Amino acid sequence: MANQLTQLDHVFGALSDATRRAIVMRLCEGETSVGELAKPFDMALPSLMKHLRILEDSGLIMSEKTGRVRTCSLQPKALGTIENWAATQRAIWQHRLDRLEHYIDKLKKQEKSNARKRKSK
Amino acid sequence: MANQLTQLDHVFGALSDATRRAIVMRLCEGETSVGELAKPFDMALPSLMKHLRILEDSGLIMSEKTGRVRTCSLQPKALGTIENWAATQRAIWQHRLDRLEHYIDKLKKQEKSNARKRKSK
DNA sequence: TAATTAGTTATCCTTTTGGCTAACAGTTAT
DNA sequence: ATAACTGTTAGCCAAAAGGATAACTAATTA
Repeated sequence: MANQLTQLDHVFGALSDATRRAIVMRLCEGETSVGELAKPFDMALPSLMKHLRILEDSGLIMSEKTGRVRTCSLQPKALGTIENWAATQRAIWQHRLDRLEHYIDKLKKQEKSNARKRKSK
Repeated sequence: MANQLTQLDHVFGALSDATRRAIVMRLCEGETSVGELAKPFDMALPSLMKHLRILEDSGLIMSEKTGRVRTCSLQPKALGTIENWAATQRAIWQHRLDRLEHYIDKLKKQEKSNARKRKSK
């Protein structure tokens, strides 16, 4: 596959998994330790750790270890990345629709003026 | 893995691939045939078809076949799905920050009033 | 210092993903 | 009627994803 993944790939990829979205949603409410984060999931710790790693690589979360406990927190800038992307695409699409509408309007006006011409003939 | 995937899973999953994002971006500019859509990609047609299938299953695009050509178009509502999700998470996070700020403010005021008390002692 | 806690690393296994080629089917042009 | 065009199906394959267990390290607590 593509070897050079973009930031967007990472972020979208990270969020394509329900477990990881749940982690992000949890972290929206405040920072937490790895163990605390793991509790709601029916999953072995190392498996959850993988998800954390993926989330951290994507830039969606960050973490810091003090003593033996690692505290994870949200990096909300990355959420902005995808919001921006989606909004941009919609904007382009909207713009296209507007042009289309404008074009159809023009056609309608021509139709009307043609009708007048026909009447006055 | 999880057997019951949500709409969000599908949409995020669909967009986690650069090829599929490129297809979506292309379709933002207007509807196109499968062949036309395939041209820019260095990829066999059947491979591209798989991507189209995934995008269509996710609800991001739709398509209709007339004669021998299938025309694909964007279903922008699905883009809204992810915008909404990201915006919601950010809102929750923002709200949490606001509470935190409010709390810190309160602490500062207490600190001041304590300072006054200490002076007047 | 011994036991417990919190996280980490290494390895393995199964399913899914993303790509390919070859063969087929329906439509349109010659 | 044939040939060319536009998708589509089927089947193959390698690599990546998501999960598990076992064994280990470092920090606390008893």
